[in-house]
Amino acid sequence: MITRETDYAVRALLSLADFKDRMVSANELAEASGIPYRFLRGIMLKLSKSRLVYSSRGPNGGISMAYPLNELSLLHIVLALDPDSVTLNLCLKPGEYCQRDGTCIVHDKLKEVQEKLHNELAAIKISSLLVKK
Amino acid sequence: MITRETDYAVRALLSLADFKDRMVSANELAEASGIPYRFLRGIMLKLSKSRLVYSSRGPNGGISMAYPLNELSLLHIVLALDPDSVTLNLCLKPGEYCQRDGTCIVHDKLKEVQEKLHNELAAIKISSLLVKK
DNA sequence: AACATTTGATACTATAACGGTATCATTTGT
DNA sequence: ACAAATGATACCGTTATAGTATCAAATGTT
Repeated sequence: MITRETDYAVRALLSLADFKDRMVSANELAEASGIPYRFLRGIMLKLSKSRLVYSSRGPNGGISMAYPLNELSLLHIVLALDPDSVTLNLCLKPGEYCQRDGTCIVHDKLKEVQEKLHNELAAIKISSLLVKK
Repeated sequence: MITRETDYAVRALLSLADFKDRMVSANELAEASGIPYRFLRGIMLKLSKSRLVYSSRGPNGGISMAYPLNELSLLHIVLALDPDSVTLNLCLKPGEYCQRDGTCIVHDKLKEVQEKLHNELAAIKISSLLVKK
C-alpha cells in the first residue's frame, strides 16, 4: 500500500498542474489541495530532491513542475517517495542480498509480477489523471 | 511489500507440499523449512483459520494441505495473511470508505492496476513453484 | 541594509505495525 | 492418566508512519 505521503503527493502534483507553469508557493498549494501545510512542505522537499519538481526560494519563489505532464508517471512519484510500496518482497528490494537468488522460483515469479506492476504504473501519466479530479 | 510472515508462509506451504497428503506437525515443518517453530505456529494458526490448511490436534495431529497444489495460489496466501500488501491505496482497501469514490480518476486507475496485480498473483499456483526450491 | 517571504534541513512525537516469543488452554490418541 | 499436538492470546522490542515544529539560508522589494 502506498503511504499517505505518496497519495498526497499525487494529489498535490495534480493540483500543481492546474497552476500551469508558474511558481506556486507551498502555502497556495496547501490551500488548493487541502493538504496540511507542514506535511506538504516535507513532501515537496523530497520531490524537489528527486527532481520531480523545481523549487526556488524567496518572494515569488515556490514550486513548479519539472516534467511535462505526459511524461511524469505514478511510478516516478512512488519511486521517489515510497519505493518499498511497489517492491513485492524483501528479496526484490534494490540492493538487498538474497541467499536464494537463482535457486528460488518464488523470487523469479514475483520478479516478473513486480515488473508488470511497475510497467502499469509507468503507463499512468499525470496528464491522464487531470480529466476528473 | 509482503511481510516476512507471508514469505515464510509460502515457503512453509511449499515444504508442506513435499510431505504429500499426510499430517505434518509444526515441529517437523519447522525443521524442514527452517522457520522458527513458534513463529510458524502463529502462521499455521492463521492459515488454518482461513481454511488454507487443515489441522487436527493430539498425537498424530498436525497440518495438511486443504487444496490441490494447482488450485492454491499466491493470492490466496497473501490475502489470508497480509491483504494490505496487495492493496495499492487506502481508498481501495475493502470496507474502507472513500470520499472521492466515483469522482477520482486516480482511484479508478489504481483499481485497474490492482486488479491486474491480483490476477497475476492468482495465476501463480503452488504447484508451479515446486520445480526448483 | 533591512525586511519579509519562501524553501532547505533536521529534529521531534505519538501511534501503529512488524517480527517474533511465551504461556496456557484444549483436544485427542494410546 | 498422560503426552502430543494445535488454539488462543498476550507480550515485547524495533521500525515505520503520519505528521508537527524549529531554525537556517536564499532572495526579491523597499
